[in-house]
Amino acid sequence: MSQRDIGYHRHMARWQPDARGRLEAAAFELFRERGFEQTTVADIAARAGLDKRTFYRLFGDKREALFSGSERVEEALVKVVAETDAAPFEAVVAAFRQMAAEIFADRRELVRMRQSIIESSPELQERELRKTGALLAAVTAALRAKGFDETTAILATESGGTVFRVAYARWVSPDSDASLADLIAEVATELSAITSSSPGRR
Amino acid sequence: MSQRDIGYHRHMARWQPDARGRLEAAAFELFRERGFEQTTVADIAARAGLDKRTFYRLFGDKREALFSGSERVEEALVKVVAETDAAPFEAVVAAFRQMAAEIFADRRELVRMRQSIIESSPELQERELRKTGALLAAVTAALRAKGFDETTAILATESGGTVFRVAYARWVSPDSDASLADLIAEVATELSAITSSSPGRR
DNA sequence: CCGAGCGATGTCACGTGGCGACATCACGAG
DNA sequence: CTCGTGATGTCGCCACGTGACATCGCTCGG
Repeated sequence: MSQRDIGYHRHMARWQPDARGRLEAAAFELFRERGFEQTTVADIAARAGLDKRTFYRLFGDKREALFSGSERVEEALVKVVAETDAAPFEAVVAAFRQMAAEIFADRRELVRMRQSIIESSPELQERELRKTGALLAAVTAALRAKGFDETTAILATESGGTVFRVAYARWVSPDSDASLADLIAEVATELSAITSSSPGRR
Repeated sequence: MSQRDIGYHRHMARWQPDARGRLEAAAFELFRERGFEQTTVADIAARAGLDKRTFYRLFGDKREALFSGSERVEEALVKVVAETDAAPFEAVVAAFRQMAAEIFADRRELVRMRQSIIESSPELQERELRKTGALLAAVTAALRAKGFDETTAILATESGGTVFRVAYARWVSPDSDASLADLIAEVATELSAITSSSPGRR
């Protein structure tokens, strides 16, 4: 048939290439069409020409099909933090700006669709929190590896994460056209202003 | 019989009082004995002398049995934020300190047990993240109601939340005996130091 | 004193998530 | 050609979570 130089399939579709990618794509489509909860794992597998069981061999979870980019994000973040020799908070902010430019910048519309899926399901929101938590833990570890003490590393990481989340929310919102990196820089200075006031107890 | 002025039960146990509390207690015990995933909802209900279906009428979820205190925490937090007239970040920190004194102070051992359960299960960790997220959203709303703009409210809230999480982690750790309120104050000043540095780009 | 109404519970059945065990297929090496 | 290997399909299972319906025991009006 008109199959390229890729896998083989006779009766149905056995050993087509990139099963993972096809499942991710199928999941993404179905989540948008019917919503996350209305989509069955069997549905996803069927659209990808595979079986439910195969899905679970490639993803730990139904939710995981939506969160496959996180390894790359983590790598990018850790790389910058490890290579930058600035104060911890500044290093984390720089890492987020760099990562935003590398990975998010030219996928704005895709990211918006993905985010709208996530916001439609509490289960997916939970999973996103867990994923970003893991990301931040990796950043904290990278900071610790540079000699900073635990508390400093955590506080810098969490603050940087807060900055990113706020900037990201703005960037994703439909009425924004600034670049994510710029938004991050803006929010970072706003944060500094807020947390550095005098002991103003009345 | 020797039943007090409380409910009735004939064949088994129909209409005993405080079904919710009994289910929470049963869940807590079983999670400690067998672990969260090894415990079945039917097990919990059985230990409480109830049926699986009743559990689901009182809790949305198997996980929810562990997270029932959050309404009280939210109330306490919002109350202080609404009544305090300090800068936003300081107000949030004050709210956490007050809440810690009111609710956590005299339950340290209980909190430690609960936390060890949560840390043993990714599912429970996800749920905890979601719960604290909801808490923080309420605090943000309270700040907004006082006239602060959205970004300021979010940044102050998230920063306060970060401070609390770090202080809480220290307080729960077995080798600490300082009060939670004091730890929060300490961490808050550490955070101010970290996020307020000069634009130190090399 | 009794029957109607009611609220909390139990019972049953079902779809789905997720997983272990085993069968099956296509390939590549010998 | 045969055999092994890795990716897949098939089957069966248990637990989660929910809708529909039955039941219990109280409370209140008659």
